[in-house]
Amino acid sequence: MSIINQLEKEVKNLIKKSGYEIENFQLLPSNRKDLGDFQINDAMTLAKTYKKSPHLIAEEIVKELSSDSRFININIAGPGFINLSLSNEYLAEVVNTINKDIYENIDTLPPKKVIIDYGGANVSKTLHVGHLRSADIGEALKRLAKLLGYEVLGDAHLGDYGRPLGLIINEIKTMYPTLEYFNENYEGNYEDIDLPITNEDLETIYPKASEKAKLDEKYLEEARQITAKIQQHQKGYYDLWKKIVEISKEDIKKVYRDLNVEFELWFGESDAVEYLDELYKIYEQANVLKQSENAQIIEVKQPTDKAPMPPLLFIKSNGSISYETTDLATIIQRKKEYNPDEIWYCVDGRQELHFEQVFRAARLVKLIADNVKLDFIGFGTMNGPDGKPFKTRDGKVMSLKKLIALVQEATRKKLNPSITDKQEQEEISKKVAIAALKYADFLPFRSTDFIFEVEKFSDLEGKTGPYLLYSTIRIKSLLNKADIDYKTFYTINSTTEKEIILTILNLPKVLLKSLELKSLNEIAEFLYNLTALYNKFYAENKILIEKNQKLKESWLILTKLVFNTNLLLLNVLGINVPEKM
RNA sequence: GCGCUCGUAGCUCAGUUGGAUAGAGUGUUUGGCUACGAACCAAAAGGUCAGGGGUUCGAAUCCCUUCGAGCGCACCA
Repeated sequence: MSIINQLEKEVKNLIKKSGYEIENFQLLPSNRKDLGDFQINDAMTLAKTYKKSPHLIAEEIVKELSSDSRFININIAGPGFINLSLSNEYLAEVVNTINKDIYENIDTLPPKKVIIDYGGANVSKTLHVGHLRSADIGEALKRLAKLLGYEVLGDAHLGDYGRPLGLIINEIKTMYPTLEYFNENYEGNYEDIDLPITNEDLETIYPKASEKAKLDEKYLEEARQITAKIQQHQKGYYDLWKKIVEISKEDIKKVYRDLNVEFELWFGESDAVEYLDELYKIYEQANVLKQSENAQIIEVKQPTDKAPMPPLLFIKSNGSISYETTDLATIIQRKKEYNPDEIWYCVDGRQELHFEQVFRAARLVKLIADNVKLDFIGFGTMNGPDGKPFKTRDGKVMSLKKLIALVQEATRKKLNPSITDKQEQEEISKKVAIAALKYADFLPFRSTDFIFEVEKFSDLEGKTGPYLLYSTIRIKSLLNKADIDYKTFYTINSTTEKEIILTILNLPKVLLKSLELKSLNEIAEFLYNLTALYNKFYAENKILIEKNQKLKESWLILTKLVFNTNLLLLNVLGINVPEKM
């Protein structure tokens, strides 16, 4: 159990001893640092239940707290705020404890198996800026959950099965009508066909096909037919589809690798196909499928609904299925193959209604046990300066590769001149650029829509990823130059040091809250606060030339503690720290 | 139309299971590198928390209402 957690328990007991019971007691960092390190606000609430003056209650609590020598400067302010500080001797002890093992400063949770679905890349389309958030947030949530004791599997859940594929293949058919894939009499092996399509081509083919379909109803209808053919495994079309998926997947993997995003599972929507028959039988036997406008639907309305709840479209009028149905089949797949305790869907908030329908339809027939939690983790949209989803100047959606390259232009210029090797420059500037992007992505609360401008990232100072990297690298460099052994933290010498320790002490609560809310903004904030405090300390003191050996040793211990904490948290956020920059 | 989310400093955002004096970055102004990496540090200015009403000892936070914005509302995924 972490130190702060232990302290809370003990304070709670002392309060109980004074005659008062508090549920969910929290030792909150004070927002009046002049009055104490921590504040206890409960006397005012207790006053109501116990019908006593809050000040009197506070006095009784303070009396009990005074019996513990770790608590100093205990005082009552205003209507009944209790403030208290921790003694320097105790805080020094805290530093030594955490320094021995940084995991002492983390509270873990009872184990659970979670599948987190945070990919959503579409194989026919290049990854664009909209994919950044699910990749960043999903990966970080996964790492956070693992750190706190869960077993977590990330699934890329590729969009490899819908109309876009039909569109792309229709366009390829228009470009190369004589390809053997389209020859119904072809008897040979499709593996032998030399497909003249590269990944770069795919990036232009889809937008072209999509445009054409908007203007040309016949073209769109052909694409619909082709989509249905793929779903019915018609030879030729099905084989070409597989080939396209393969080409596209390679590229997607490369971008995810750059982003430090690693999926345990690389399933796509199409992998749920083998469960479709079973799915259909379940719903048919439950007698919940209804015919409507030539399609088969499932009603998911509930009497308590305030808003209209459209039915779930199970099978479309042309016989093909939509992603509601593959999402349902995927639930069966996940249950059978992994049997998770929870499934998290980390996707754009605009899909909330869709997932509400899917979850309801799943519950309707108990597709998965009731105690398995299905959790929609929606996030806000990254908008451009116009308040609409972020695009390039010509109105197109900006690709993720392009975005990374743009930021990298800025980070490359600022590299330390001592880095002369071209390849090293390339690697480091990319890492820094990605840190800038990811960190900026984590700062707002998960569900907030936020405005993103590339120009902002040509400035890499202040509360940014590069600031964290730069500072952490500088700390490492200092530690490397330390010429003495440092084992013990002796004493606190300044308020800055004390603030650093108090900040670190609060880490376990930040981690737990972040997982509870499934948002990384507090961890991002914590990293900045800790780093900024350390940088202040760094500017105030000249550590390496300090003559007082005990002081120097204490400072180095504190430095190492900050360094290790930063590394741990940057790793949770999926941000790599280069050796230099 | 119905529903969801939201409106906080010039800009971008924190803070919303009710707590003390509403924070950060950026931008503006100013100071600091011949000792550990200045992508750094220090300081100043900047607010009717969209408007109005209510609940409460206490409201940016909860309730009502007006105005404004974004998103969603079965055959795209």
